[in-house]
Amino acid sequence: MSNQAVINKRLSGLDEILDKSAQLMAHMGYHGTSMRDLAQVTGRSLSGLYHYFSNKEELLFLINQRGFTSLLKMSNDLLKQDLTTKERLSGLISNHVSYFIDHLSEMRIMTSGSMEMNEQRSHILWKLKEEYARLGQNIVGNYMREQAETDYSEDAIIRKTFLLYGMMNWIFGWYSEQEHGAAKDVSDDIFRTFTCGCCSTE
Amino acid sequence: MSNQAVINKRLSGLDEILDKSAQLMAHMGYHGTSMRDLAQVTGRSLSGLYHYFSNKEELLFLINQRGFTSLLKMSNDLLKQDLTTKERLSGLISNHVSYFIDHLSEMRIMTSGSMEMNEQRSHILWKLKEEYARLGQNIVGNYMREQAETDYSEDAIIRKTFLLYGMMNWIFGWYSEQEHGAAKDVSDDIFRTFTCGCCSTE
DNA sequence: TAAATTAACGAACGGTCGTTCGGATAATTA
DNA sequence: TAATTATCCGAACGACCGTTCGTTAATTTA
Repeated sequence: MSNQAVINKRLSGLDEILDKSAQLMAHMGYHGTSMRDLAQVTGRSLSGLYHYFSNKEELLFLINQRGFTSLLKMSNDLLKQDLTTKERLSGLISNHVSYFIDHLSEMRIMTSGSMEMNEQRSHILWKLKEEYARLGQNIVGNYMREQAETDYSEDAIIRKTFLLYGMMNWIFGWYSEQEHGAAKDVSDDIFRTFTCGCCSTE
Repeated sequence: MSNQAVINKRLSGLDEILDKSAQLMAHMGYHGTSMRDLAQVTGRSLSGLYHYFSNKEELLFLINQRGFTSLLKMSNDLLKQDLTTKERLSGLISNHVSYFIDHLSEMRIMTSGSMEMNEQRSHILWKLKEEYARLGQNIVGNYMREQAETDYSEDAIIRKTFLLYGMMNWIFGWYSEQEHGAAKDVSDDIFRTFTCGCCSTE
């Protein structure tokens, strides 16, 4: 097996652990999920898990890091395309909502803070989150300044961006595919509501 | 001391415990907060806590029940007043946001689900939540149907209401009074954004 | 004041927690 | 094939968990 394949195999094993752990932790909470629980759902022994990470806290970190890195990559790819401001905003929302709905468990963990982590790890996550937040704020700010003749303060734009992310991040509190439609329906609804208000049909 | 005073004293003791427990649990999570931690922050002994509730799960239940009951009472009071549909929506948002900002820790717990509770208790909370949700859906539905000539499906209104509550319930993820203004500024922003879109100055 | 109730406590219980260790097995490399 | 490395495991460690018990102090009631 080639070197890359080894790495892939390893990452594949880790990825599977991260997925299943996130699913359990999303239901039971970080402290409410024991290493023995995780060993069971991943089909491994308790001590065998420590081959993939050095302790439980690092597992939580890896789940967060992987998620935010994916979100960031998607959004950076979006910025590379030649799009209008409106299309950028629409794309940002669509990306975020799709990823959210496809990774409900991970996102539940990612949106519940990182109080349990040491300073270095939470700093790394904080930087990722901030980069992602700033990216969103820029897109929202460009859209708002382009649409309206009035100028907006930086604070106003930041707060408005938080409102947008609130609509998206609250999804885990209610969404089910059969009841509330496909991801595209939800992201369209959010885009219309955010740009034109709740009664818009545009 | 009168009977009522006794009850007040007792409730006062319990209320203080619920407040301080909610504050700690909001930071550390339910499982991440030990009864010994709670004993310390409430200035009581470990075993002394069990005078006020029979176990840790009931404490979590009481925090949730008290919160949702307060929210429901506020909103029911609102419906008793003679207001326009628009004023009702504005009042609903204002009430929710004010309570949220004044009780950030409790709301963080209340919005993080009730997976840890037994069937009977979580059913009681589920009923409270549903009553509060339906109340919001009615107000939002009335507003939307009144504003637009087109008709909206029940599902569309429900989803739109979730978007509104998303903007409000995400507050704990970012709000600080010094950075983001008073509660009234936030609720005004949410009302305008929800009714007329992000660029509205209404 | 006597009785009754409320509020509070220290000590201890069995159980579960995260983590470690030494060694086994499987896969890859030289 | 031999050496090396990646996976994986059972057993055990001390620490901490939620809860219970018997008892005492404080407060209210009769």
